[in-house]
Amino acid sequence: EEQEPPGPPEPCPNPGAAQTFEWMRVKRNPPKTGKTSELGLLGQPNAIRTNFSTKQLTELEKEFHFNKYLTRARRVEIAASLELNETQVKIWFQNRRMKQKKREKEGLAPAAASRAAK
Amino acid sequence: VMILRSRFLDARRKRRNFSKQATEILNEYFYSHLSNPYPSEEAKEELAKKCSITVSQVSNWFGNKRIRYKKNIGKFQEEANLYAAKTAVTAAHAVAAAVQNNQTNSP
DNA sequence: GTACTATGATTGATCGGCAT
DNA sequence: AATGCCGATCAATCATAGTA
Repeated sequence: EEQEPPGPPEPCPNPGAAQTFEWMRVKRNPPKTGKTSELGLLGQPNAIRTNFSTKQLTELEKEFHFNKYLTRARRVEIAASLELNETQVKIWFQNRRMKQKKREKEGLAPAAASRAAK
Repeated sequence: VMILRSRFLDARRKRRNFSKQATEILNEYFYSHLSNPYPSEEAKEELAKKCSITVSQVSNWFGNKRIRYKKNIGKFQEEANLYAAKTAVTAAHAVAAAVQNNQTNSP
């Protein structure tokens, strides 16, 4: 149950002072995308999570229904027509595929679970 | 409001809190693996079964727990000590049983 | 009923690993 | 060497449940 191969210092329980492990210090780099703006000033643009509009999501969803994967050419078109960069479109499709997979998986478990209840 | 709840038709989020015992099991795992609270796929499946929730929900729970824990470690200190003590008792019982077993075997 | 906090779910984007 | 995809995770946010 407890695996700590590379665990040097930490044999004694410390009731009262939970230490800070590495996972607690992990910090993600800010998004490189999103540059909204022409705002001159400094280089760092927004670097904040982009909020896709309903229209953009609708179009992306429509395209996804047509093709689960994008070709470079199609990606360029979509990105241009939706005011997004190619990376955002690429990432959206990637996340969308994962979402699809997750739903398919969860969509079958319930049925099996009810049968298992015998 | 133009920023309309774009996600309006999100009939999805009809959240229900997990049972107290399910939360108990998840917290037990989390605090007993505080140095690396990343359950493997197999561990998630086992936890999901014990808690009567889906594997995705287990993943969501750990994802939220990790982020919220490190965001404010102090706020969880009490909870951490609580579970630390609980697992300590469990470990003590295991040791006691082992000793007992050892004595009756090879003196 | 109202104001605030706790918590499950969603999602754009990042990280590490592997394939092309 | 560069680029795409996958699987897992992060981090911010949404919307609701629970509590005061």
